[in-house]
Amino acid sequence: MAPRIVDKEEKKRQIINSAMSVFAKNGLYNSKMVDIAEAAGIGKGTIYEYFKSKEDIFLEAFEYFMKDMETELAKKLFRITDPAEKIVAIIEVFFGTFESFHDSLFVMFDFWAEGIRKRDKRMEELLKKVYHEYREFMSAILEEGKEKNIFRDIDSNMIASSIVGAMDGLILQWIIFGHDYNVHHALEEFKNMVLMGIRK
Amino acid sequence: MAPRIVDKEEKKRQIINSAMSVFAKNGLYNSKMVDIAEAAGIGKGTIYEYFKSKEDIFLEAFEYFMKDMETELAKKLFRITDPAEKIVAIIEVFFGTFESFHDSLFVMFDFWAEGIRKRDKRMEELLKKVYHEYREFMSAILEEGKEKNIFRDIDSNMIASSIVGAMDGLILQWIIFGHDYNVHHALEEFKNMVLMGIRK
DNA sequence: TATATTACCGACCGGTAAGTCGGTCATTTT
DNA sequence: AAAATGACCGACTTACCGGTCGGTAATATA
Repeated sequence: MAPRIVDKEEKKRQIINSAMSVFAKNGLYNSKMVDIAEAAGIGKGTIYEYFKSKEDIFLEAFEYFMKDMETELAKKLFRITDPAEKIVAIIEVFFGTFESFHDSLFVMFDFWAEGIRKRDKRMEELLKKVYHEYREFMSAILEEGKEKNIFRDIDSNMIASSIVGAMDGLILQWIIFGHDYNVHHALEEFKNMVLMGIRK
Repeated sequence: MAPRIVDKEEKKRQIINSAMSVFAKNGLYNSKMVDIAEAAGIGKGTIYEYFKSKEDIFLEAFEYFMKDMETELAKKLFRITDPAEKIVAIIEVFFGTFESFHDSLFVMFDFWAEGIRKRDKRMEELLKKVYHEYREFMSAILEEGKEKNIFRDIDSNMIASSIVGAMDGLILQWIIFGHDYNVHHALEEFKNMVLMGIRK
């Protein structure tokens, strides 16, 4: 009444990991289910024991990746109290990590592209959620800075959107242009502009 | 020895126009050649008399659209001399026009997504070109401002990338979130942050 | 050892859509 | 009018790939 036991969660993670490396190598679009299966060392059919569809893998992989990013961010932020420093830290984490993780980041942009392209409701919701969280997070810090009289009377939501958007945009350019400029230099200039632009 | 004459260029433009409206309605991905043919009031086969492939239509449509945007920008910029005002004008044009042209802009993001997704060399080149032009344009204005002692000693290229990236990012969010915030308000806040951030 | 249960598999199916091609139609030239 | 030429077309071909399904293998229980 009980056959060989397999840790379903563990296996799922295994498949997602394999999928991620295939995505990073070939792009989402060019990644076939067979490729993923091959990379995971299993048969194509087996994947469907763990995931409902190809899209399901995308979505779970995306969430998985985002959770990693968030953990990373939390780890680096928890001891900082000054709002201005927090802003700097966020920018630094964002720019800093994506140098080492640029494969994953490319995959993230693929997700993004896929979401826009397909106009898929679930993907759209996920993208919204992610953006919304980042915006809220940034916005809260800006509000804090206003209360502490460090920042001038800005519209926190709009500025938060701008900063998040700018980071996104800069990274995208960096990727598109094949890493043609120095990231640390970019971050330095960007950081200064933002801080001077919002400080009292 | 010479049959009925057809203005090839004119017909191409006609097809591109029809294609654009189909793209705007269904997205690039969901637009089939038959749809485009139908919209143009011609047979599917005829399209292949004017374009080598579906991708060809994408590319030509994109270039066509970009040219329109550039014309619009040049028209609004040619009488301004103050660098700070120029920056403001660019931001305003960018934000201002996309409210009325948001259909086309969505198509532009589709192209973008398609380019990232397919990892197509030609599309990639085109995207690079567009970004490069915008960056150069913005950068030149910033340099001018530094020379005139209006802006502080910034790295014009980095700041230009940031501004372009931020505009892109803001518009993307606006699109993703279904126009949830007031564009003019966003532009106002963004403009102030940038100007305060780079002024002497 | 027999049987139940679940993991695993890959050949196959079916839908899809880009691009082709053989032929028709319209117009001009002789 | 006949011949020549190019414009136009849509049924068909073809390749592709996500997802299915019937069956096999492996392991646990009885």
